[in-house]
Amino acid sequence: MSSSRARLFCTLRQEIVTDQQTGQKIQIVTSVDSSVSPKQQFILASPDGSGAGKVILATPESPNSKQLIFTTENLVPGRIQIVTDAASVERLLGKSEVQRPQIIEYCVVCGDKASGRHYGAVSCEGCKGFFKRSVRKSLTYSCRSSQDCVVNKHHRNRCQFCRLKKCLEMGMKMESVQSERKPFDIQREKPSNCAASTEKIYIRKDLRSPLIATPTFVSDKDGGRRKPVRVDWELWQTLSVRSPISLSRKTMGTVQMPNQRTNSPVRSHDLSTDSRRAFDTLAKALNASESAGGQNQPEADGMDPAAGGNIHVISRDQATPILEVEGPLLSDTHVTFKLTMPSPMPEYLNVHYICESASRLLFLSMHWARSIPAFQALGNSLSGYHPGLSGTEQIESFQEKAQMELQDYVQKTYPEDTYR
Amino acid sequence: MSSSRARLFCTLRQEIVTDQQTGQKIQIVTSVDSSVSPKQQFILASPDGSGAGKVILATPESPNSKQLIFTTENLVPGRIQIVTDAASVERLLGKSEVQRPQIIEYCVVCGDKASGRHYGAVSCEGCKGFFKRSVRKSLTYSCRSSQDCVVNKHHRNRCQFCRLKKCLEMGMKMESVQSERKPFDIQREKPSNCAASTEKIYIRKDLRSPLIATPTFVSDKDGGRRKPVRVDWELWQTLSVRSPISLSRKTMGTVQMPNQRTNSPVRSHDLSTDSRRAFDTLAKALNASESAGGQNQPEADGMDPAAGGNIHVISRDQATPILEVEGPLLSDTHVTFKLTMPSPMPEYLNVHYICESASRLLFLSMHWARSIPAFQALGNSLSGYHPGLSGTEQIESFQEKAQMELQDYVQKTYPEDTYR
DNA sequence: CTGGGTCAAAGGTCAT
DNA sequence: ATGACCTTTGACCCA
Ligand SMILES: [Zn+2]
Ligand SMILES: [Zn+2]
Ligand SMILES: [Zn+2]
Ligand SMILES: [Zn+2]
Repeated sequence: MSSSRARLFCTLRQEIVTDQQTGQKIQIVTSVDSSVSPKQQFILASPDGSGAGKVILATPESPNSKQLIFTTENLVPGRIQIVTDAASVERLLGKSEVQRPQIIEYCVVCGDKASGRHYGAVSCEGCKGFFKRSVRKSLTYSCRSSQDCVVNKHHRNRCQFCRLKKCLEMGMKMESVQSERKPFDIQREKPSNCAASTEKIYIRKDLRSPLIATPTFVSDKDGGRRKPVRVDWELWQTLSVRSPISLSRKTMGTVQMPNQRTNSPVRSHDLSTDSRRAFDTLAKALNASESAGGQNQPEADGMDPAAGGNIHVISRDQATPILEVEGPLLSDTHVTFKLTMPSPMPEYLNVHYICESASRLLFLSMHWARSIPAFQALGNSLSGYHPGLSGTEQIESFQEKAQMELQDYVQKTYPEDTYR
Repeated sequence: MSSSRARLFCTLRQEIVTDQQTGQKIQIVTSVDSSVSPKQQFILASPDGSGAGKVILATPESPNSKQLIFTTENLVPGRIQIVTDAASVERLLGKSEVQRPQIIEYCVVCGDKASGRHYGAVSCEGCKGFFKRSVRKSLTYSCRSSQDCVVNKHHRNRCQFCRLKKCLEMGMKMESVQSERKPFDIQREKPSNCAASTEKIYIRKDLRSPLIATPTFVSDKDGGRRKPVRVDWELWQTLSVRSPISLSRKTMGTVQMPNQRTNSPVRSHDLSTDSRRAFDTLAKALNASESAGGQNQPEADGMDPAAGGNIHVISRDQATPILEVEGPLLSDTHVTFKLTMPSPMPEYLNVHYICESASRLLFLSMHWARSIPAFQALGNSLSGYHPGLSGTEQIESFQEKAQMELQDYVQKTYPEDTYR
């Protein structure tokens, strides 16, 4: 024990440890009497007065946890050792008459404190619940990275795919997850095979999914009230369209919001993030080609370029209709093209996959459109931002047609819409 | 007991205490009969009528708590004694077996209807979101007044500093704010001191922030794997550029999508909402200036003061390179201009600030460019989309040069990018 | 002891 | 940037 250089408000014991990385010495101050207040404040300062800062030791509700609030500036992570495990705390507190009163197990998935063995693996409450929800609802996740994300206590919510993957790897059994125990609900059956607005649509496919062993169609939350709709996968996979949808927003709208609930004032409320982002991108690309057309278009109609980034069109409710899309625009051309569907294939048809597919379809459409003479005439200006140099007439003609159809479509689809 | 100066609606007892700090006398009004309504209202006023305000005594669900809602403005914390202990409450209540039709709780920060307990304090959605954003991004605010601004439902957005201060005062805990759950996990490390796409850059600046206690560099997500990059603030602040980058849409596009993943069919997958909206806004602003058709006004141009505050131009992926931009284009002209950096200065250099700064830089650049004869000659058709009407030769020449340089720059900066 | 369920409070989105 | 509105998480409880 060294001489106390810190001014403290409470009786305390001190201990000095050395940080292994920096070699810096750290005083560990332990308040002996903690029954006075749930919050104890210490003022720690160097002899010269620099680095003074207030440290608050708080005792939250839970008996086994402590909080340290540092008001010191310039705290760099790694400079401070924070002791959180029960044994060390107990030892520091001086109440350790028993060295190992309890055996602490840790979650094999994330390393958090385990609450026992769940579904075949020693795990925490979080991973237990996560695994249960995932299996119950047959949720399919995707990893934005290389499927090797770190799964620990603090990062376990960053990548659901990798968390579920690790759950399975560490021995959690899907069979151990029982089915819901609330069967006696109202059995309001949907009349047709049409998905309700909030239903999720799944398809078995991706063999690499962590949930490959999942039954094809698992009833969702409401105890079977919602029934996933089967989708003909082959139709999806060998998708081949003639006269694909037009590239105007018009068609996109068609693909996207068929089951629009007319009573909903918020149009894109059901949109998933992916679809939004995908169509943002698409909209931007379309804007580029449109805006290339230029000034001679009286009222660039509803295609406000500035709004392009925020346009959402697709509805989560829709899966198959996209296959039936046939745009009247450019229908006089007979070009056929093959669409490569995104990979990896999800086990269940999810919104992500739909949006990705739709995105590709539209981009392919754009590519296809470029083979049209009128588009070719646009030249470099197609991708935007450059004043057209030639072929003005063709461009204008084409765009005029596209815009008219677009307006027509929009008004037909959203008659109640007063925006624009 | 003094004579009652307050007009009250209920029979009551009164008591006078003196605030120890201000010396001001406080009347404690106790409602004798509280069985009428769970909400009791009092009108308290000075003899001269000043300082009148309504006080509502509410009884929430929890048996041991009471709420006092003050509709008076300019209430300073510390002026009011709040009685919360069970004994007092019970005495105040008498025996209220009265039903509570509604459980209404109010935000301890602003008094708006609370949506529950958030980060340790009963608060509304607004204060919840505000606190989360502030802590997550380590945002720093400053108060234009004496750091005692009124924070209520209607004025809470007037002073972010005082709002955050009150959030902390009322018990919101920064530790309760978790880290982001879905960051883009692109781990492509930039070789130089250039920030990676998902990194955040902070600078310490405003010492008056309520968040001053925050460690300088909070290890954001990966536990320190990503290291924030220090930026020379002086460089930023006294930023002075010669021959800034060109402003054509092409350039904008380049700035936008540098880190394009070529394998993704969805083009703007990496674009943040900010950048997308930013460019939309910028595009709109540019369009506006064009359509305004100020032919002989090279000065009025795109420097719309109102638009200046909202325009963000740089992509989140792009941080420092813009500072290094030195286009040889127009290098034959020797115009120097000073850039006024946005205010208030954030404690940590964040994306918003960078965007704002970049926006100003670009707008200033445009302003500067307009002083060039070649630009003036362009007139309305300057920023594009329209087939040239006049001065075609100059335009083409200029644009050709600009494009070549732009491509060169882009390829130099993002050699791995195959897009375009 | 480990299944199941619950719901406060985290998270997130996105029109404004 | 804000905040209304929605989903997911996990601590806690029951059987
Ligand atoms: Zn775990
Ligand atoms: Zn992952
Ligand atoms: Zn509030
Ligand atoms: Zn203020």
